Amino acid sequence: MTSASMLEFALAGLLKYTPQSGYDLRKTFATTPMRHFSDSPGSIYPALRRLEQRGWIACPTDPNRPRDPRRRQVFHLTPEGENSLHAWVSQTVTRDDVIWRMPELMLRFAFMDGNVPRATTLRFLDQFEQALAAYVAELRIEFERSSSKMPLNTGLLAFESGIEGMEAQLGWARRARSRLMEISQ
Amino acid sequence: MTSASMLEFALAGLLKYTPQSGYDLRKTFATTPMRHFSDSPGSIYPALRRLEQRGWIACPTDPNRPRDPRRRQVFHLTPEGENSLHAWVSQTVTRDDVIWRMPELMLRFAFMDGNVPRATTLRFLDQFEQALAAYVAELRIEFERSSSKMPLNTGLLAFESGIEGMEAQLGWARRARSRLMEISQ
DNA sequence: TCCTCCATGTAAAAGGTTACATGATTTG
DNA sequence: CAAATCATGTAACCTTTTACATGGAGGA
Repeated sequence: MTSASMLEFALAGLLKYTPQSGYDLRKTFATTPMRHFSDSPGSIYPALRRLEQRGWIACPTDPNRPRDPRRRQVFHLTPEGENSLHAWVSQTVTRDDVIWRMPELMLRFAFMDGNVPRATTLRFLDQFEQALAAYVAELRIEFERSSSKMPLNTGLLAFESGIEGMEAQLGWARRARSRLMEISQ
Repeated sequence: MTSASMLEFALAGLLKYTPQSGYDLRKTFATTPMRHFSDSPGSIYPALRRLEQRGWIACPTDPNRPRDPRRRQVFHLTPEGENSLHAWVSQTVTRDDVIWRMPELMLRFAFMDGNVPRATTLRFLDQFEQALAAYVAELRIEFERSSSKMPLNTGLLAFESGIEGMEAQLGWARRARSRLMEISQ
């Protein structure tokens, strides 16, 4: 159950660390490793308004003056937004997640520090490894069966690329876990 | 310039190899390595109708009887659809492609056999390697700069996972190229 | 003053998701 | 004949993309 879009969670997660304006967030998307998010105003400003209506973020306003849409509006995450973010990153990692929502999983992992205790992060990596290893094993079998039935072609190679990508993720998860365990207190 | 959605190209590409019905295509999405496409009727049947209206696919119909929507409709790719598919897979691989459209690149590659000569496939891999290697090099620099500025955290680790995924893709591309060169007479 | 950047907004169009609906065909 | 499966369809809703619009602030 996804209660909000990836973009909305990305915005909430960034606001958790630093209260900032929509324009600042757009610059983050345009110039950092988060650049695979679109920085178009047509996606970000409506998303911020949805988050505000849902009570996840807020913008301190002088109650005497109505808000000027031509002025910079700095948003911060509300306690309610923090709860939602917490619940989202803490979800169990499922097989469906690793098949259909890998980018979302990585976003959840990226936002764990500062939101959940180290134990939750390690549990995430455990579940991630398990689900991914099981799925990769299935894919390997499927791949062997396919490649024994037909000569090498680009379809098979593309399939293999997907498998190798997942195997790389799996190796990363194992290394990440041992590194985090080293530095946890 | 994407003239059609990934789903539409996926359908066209499958119909190029085997004329089949919407239901067959749904089963393919549900049970093969292409399972990251949704097999929901609400996406596939409207997509097939769009392709038909565009003249990319057609369904042989008895002109005397109107089409019964309760009967199996077998579609095939038209010459026009073949041209579009050909043009799509043959596009130059850009930096933006490797940043924002990696899954689409892999789909294009998967559909090359039977649609374009081997030389086009090898050119694709060359461009892919070049664009990806350049981008990964940038990311590595960004990563080193970031990790020297802050202690290890899940955000950094997620960043590293993305880089390692791309490095895996890069290794795959090099191996794929040499394997294809071996077997192209 | 003019230009550039800051900063937010809106509207139309398109696509996908979810849920529901319908009838035909096959199998036990 | 009943149940499962085959096969297609539709409608509401939501998000994103694209393109355009608006006005303020600061520097040359």
